[in-house]
Amino acid sequence: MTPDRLSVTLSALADPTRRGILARLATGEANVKELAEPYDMSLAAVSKHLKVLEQAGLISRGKDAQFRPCKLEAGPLRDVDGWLESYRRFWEESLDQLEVYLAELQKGDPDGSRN
Amino acid sequence: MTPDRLSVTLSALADPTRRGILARLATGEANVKELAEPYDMSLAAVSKHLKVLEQAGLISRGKDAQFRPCKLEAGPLRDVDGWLESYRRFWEESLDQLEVYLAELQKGDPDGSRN
DNA sequence: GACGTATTCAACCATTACGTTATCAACTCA
DNA sequence: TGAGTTGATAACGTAATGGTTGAATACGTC
Repeated sequence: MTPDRLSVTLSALADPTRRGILARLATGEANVKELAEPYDMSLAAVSKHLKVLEQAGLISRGKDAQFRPCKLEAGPLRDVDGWLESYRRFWEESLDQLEVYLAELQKGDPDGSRN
Repeated sequence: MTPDRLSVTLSALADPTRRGILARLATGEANVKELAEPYDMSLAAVSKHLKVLEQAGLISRGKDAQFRPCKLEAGPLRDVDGWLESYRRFWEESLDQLEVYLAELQKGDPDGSRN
């Protein structure tokens, strides 16, 4: 079965090398050799990571002589953000709870019995 | 090498069954059999998915007789949201660009030559 | 054309992921 | 105690992942 877009995006992101590459690309375009420089692995391995990122739509690649400049494409990240949206309340809620608690403390009502 | 937390979280999320389970748990606690019901796979398979989610800290499990109620834990999701933060500008920026473009269109300046 | 640089591809290997079935363990209740 | 239910574990097959090395391709330059 062909996996859904979100699964493809998330599994592309579930690798620290690939996230590192994206972080580097967030500062501007770069070619394969530049992207590979920080990593202790072969160029071929980095090339494979780039292929994964490209197939997930997280990067696009241009062509400049024998260089293949890579560019960040944020679309799939926005999709992840959209998916997260439905869960955001879970941690925002508990933050609110904490705020309420702290406010009560400050009022000298540590058991939060009001409400 | 033991993988970093964020990688563990993202690869746990990179499976539609597991995301489906989280979506179900967003509506309240449920036991394993209930969680397995929508899926065309063995209970053992679902049990494995739950183990992955638990090890990623995305769910916790209680104990009630022979039932093992599962509960959503949003902490790791908040971490993902935090990671996304550094990239948010990429799609918010391009949305701004679009807004500028549309505004120019409305003013009868389709080539956006002002600026 | 030959050389150097950048990048990909092919073949291979080890490990992990995801499903199966069969078995085991814990608990409830008649 | 014994049966039924819930859930986890073990052993297994198969496919995917992430790395390697070595050869191939594409381009610019001497």
